[in-house]
Amino acid sequence: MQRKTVQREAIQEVFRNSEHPLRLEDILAQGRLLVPTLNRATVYRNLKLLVEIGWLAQVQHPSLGTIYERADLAHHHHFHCNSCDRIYELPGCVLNAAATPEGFIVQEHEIFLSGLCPACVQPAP
Amino acid sequence: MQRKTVQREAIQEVFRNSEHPLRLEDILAQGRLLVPTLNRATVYRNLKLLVEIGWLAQVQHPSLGTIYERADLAHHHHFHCNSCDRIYELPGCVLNAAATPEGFIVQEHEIFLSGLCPACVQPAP
DNA sequence: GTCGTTGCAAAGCCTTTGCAGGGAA
DNA sequence: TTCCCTGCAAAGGCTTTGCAACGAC
Repeated sequence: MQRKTVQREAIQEVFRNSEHPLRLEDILAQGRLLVPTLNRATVYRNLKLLVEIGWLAQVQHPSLGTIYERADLAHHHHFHCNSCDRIYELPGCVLNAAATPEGFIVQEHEIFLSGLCPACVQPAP
Repeated sequence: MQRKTVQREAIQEVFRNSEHPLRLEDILAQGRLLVPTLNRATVYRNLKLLVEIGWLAQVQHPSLGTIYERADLAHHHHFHCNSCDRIYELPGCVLNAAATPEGFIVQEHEIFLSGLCPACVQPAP
């Protein structure tokens, strides 16, 4: 059976406090604020476990590499701002299901958008 | 200036003969049929060069890792069949531009679909 | 006391890089 | 002859794994 450890608690706390998907380095850095001895391998092992039990989702982002986020989020996709480098989670889905080719059955899909976010479109104040 | 080498010729030939995006191992294996001494590092260097001059496009696929394809293809996306593992290039675009969130300017996008291809949907003959 | 977990170090992939020899122009 | 390119080997990221000590239950 699975045991409760301060390390795993810390990692989960990091995700509870985050609005954005996180990369390993972010999780490690923020986790160490809670558990200073937190080890990289421990984080990897716990991320894997949390993904397996369905608490986290692992996403392979084309420009950011592997990112992790809470699995209980509503369906959404990621927008990467080319200017400020932030990742936004866009609610809903921009997939045009009606335009998917005939004969194919789509079971999963992944959409990544990048460009400029509203903050970066505005002229500097 | 850039010189003509049998290695680079071979790599390009592999792409000319291929209908699908290729992974490094595929390129290496097929390239070695043409130039048996072809080295992995050479392939990496030439892929990088061919991407830089715009002859190839490099795509980060969520489940297949890095794949390469001719850059002169019309806009399309990739469909990965979960049953036969083939990669299809779907012409056109299933992005619903009208549904992209207000205020964001989309400059690039990447869409990956996976599921069952027509061949795998048909009952076995 | 048991056995899941951790930290550390080593090892595994994939990709890049340094270097000396080789070949295109 | 010049100097770009190749093959080889070493090194660099990121991630996984073996192992002994630790600690939750």
